[in-house]
Amino acid sequence: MREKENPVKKFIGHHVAITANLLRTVFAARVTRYNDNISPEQFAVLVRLSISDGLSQNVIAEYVLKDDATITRILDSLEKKKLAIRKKAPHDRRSNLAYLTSKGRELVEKMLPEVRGLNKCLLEGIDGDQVKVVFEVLEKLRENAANVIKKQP
Amino acid sequence: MREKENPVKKFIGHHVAITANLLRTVFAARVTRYNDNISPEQFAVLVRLSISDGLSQNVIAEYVLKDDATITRILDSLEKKKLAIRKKAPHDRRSNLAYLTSKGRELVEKMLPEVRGLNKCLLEGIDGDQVKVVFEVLEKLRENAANVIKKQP
DNA sequence: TTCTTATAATTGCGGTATCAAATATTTTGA
DNA sequence: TCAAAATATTTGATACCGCAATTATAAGAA
Repeated sequence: MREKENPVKKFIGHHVAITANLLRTVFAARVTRYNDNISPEQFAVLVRLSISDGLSQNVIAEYVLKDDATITRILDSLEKKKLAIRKKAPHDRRSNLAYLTSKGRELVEKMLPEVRGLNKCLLEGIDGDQVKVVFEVLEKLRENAANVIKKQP
Repeated sequence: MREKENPVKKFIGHHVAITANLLRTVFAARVTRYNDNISPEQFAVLVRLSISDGLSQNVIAEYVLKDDATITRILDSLEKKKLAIRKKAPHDRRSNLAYLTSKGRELVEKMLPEVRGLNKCLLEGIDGDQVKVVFEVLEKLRENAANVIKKQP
């Protein structure tokens, strides 16, 4: 007897979501636990700061596509771990500029090869062209999502 | 001057994660707020139960690829909203069997077309073959992720 | 049969997510 | 100039995630 089909399994959002959760778990198992409990989100911020320092929080938020409030909390964590610091912006006292500490910079350098290695493991057996398609489709999905939100607020 | 490249942008996990967040937000904006505050995760459980009832929580967990603890909480929410109920399994009193209420069943029927519509909007302008590739790659990613976790616990 | 091990569910913890409200500080414009 | 609108950040609320520890029950082994 054929199993009754599950409509949820046809929804792209469902697949993206469960995959995201699983990848987060893998990151935790392979990277987080060996690196000062750095979550993938914290890592993304650290890497961004390692490219260039002294960014205000809303710039970071826009860059990593997260809410301002989320950046506040991620920066709280990073500051508590002495990996980053906030300084009041001199010309605009509403704004904080975030900097990497040397400890933070070292950690990024240590983690980058590990994360690259993990990424490689995850892509094993997947064709490069297909990966490219995935990147494109995900971007298009985000574009469509933004439009849907804009149109019906 | 060319911008310094950001290694994080090359990691598939990052793209999947930010896309998942955005899709979740769209679901909230278009579906959740009009339907008893049903999250996509709650919806997945409701739909699964609408296919067949009387499942124990660990079976549901395995099916929707989530932790048992997460299912406990999702079922708490659904019970509070009178959309599902738990009954003690007669032959094994450790186990709960979850059932849909008629209210839950009606809600699923109402929501399904809406979610299908949203899914269609999100896929607008994306080639069907490409979508197929994405489904395959995401599945392969989950497979690889499971292997990574298994090998290095 | 009883001691040990395995299983199902729950709870607590720390982390992330969004939204909305509050605060502080510019910036604009009448 | 000075009130009003805009901007940057923070905080509180609520929901989600997985892991680890706990509780209750069942199953297996000596």
